[in-house]
Amino acid sequence: MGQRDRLGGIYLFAGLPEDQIRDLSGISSLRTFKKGSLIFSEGELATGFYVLSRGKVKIYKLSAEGREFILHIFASGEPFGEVPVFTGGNYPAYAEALSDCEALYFPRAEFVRLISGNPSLALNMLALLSRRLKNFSALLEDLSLKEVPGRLAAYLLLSGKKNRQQVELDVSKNQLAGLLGTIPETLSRILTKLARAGLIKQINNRTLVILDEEGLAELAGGVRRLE
Amino acid sequence: MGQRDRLGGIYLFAGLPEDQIRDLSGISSLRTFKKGSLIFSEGELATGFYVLSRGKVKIYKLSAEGREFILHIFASGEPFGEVPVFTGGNYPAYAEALSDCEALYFPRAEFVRLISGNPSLALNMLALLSRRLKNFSALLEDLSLKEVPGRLAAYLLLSGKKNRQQVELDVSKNQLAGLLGTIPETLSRILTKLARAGLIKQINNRTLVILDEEGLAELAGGVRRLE
DNA sequence: AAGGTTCCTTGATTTATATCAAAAACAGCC
DNA sequence: GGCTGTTTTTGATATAAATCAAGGAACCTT
Repeated sequence: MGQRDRLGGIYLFAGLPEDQIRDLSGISSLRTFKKGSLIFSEGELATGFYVLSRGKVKIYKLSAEGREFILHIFASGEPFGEVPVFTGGNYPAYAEALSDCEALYFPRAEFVRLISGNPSLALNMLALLSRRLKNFSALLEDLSLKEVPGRLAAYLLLSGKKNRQQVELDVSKNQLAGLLGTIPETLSRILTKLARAGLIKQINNRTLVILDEEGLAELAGGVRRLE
Repeated sequence: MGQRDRLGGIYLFAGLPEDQIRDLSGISSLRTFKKGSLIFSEGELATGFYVLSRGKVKIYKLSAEGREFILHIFASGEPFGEVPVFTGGNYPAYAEALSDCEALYFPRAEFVRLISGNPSLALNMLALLSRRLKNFSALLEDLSLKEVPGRLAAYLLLSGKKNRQQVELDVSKNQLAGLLGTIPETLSRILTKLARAGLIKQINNRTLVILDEEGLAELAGGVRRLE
């Protein structure tokens, strides 16, 4: 499969005419990353951004003591590392391949040139950044106003929406802890509490079943508390 | 002063040719808000965004129990409420006037039309949203990986940069607590500790002096801890 | 299937911060 | 300049979550 074909299903490029897809394809190049490899580091000078075409990528920050907080986990079709394209300067976080990955790389200068002559692309990019901002405000809200059980409940409800109550975690519990702004021990304890309260049932390390959607929603909304 | 004149010093409109400034002026209207009044609510349908020309505005979220977390405090010249312009839908947070305010209002549809025919404006907007994202990642990092003293130290250093060690808080300590993701009591205690440790000296409710910039930086970086 | 490695869970303890309550300091205002 | 309401501070206590430590389960490799 060539670059051209990879551009088809990407939200950022939706609705663009054929010739502009061709231009985009022309400036991009394919890069591959082995599972566990670092794609870029916080503070590193950014010369372009990526659109993931295969695999999963984790965007995260590190504390002074080495604890990590995961800002986002991206799946196929999603752009990442786009912030410094428009602010200039450095990547604001780390990016690591969670599995073997394949991504299209767009060099900054060329992409900005394309976007300047292309209002639809600009609007798509504006929509993308706005959605990210909305996401981040929700995350900030959760972190500062909810406790861990609430955040976990919200996450489970979101993941359960698709597969009717059966939740297949798309990250390890260790990763999930980082995503919820806590540590594995705490996550484990709270999952046990949720199970004891009859809200969920743990099947194995990666799957669980939602038994009481109502109850989880109350937890997520801060109406109810555990125990 | 007319709308035209108000558009001059605004970063979002920097570098735009005269005729486009005229267009922007043409679609905007001036709105005023009394201190303490609500400009928009979370979840409210957004029909446009604002550029603040006088006063201060607080953007915040509310928890189920009524605790508030301040995402941002905007001063004159800064746009706010722009996220739903591009995602469609609702404002993701509350906006309240912290003082008597004056703001230019830009209706969504007209603004999107202008931006479509105007690459420079689009790029300025992209830069603005990207800067916001960068900001939010830093905030998320602080909230999940630093404790309150570290966040406070970082805030003080930032505020002190301008006025050489003399920090004139631009918000009340109550607001500052909300901005740091904590509550007034905790903030007060930590300020006292900072003073006892010889890092700062409190002058009055709104001003303090930084005595040991090094020490604050160590706190902010997570190298040092209080007590 | 055995071994090793990673991942997950459980327990005991500590710590940072929230909560509740009340006093003290400050700021605006007639 | 003294009064009133708001903001800030201080104290005692409660609690969520981190830390330290270790045991168990799951997973992968050869």
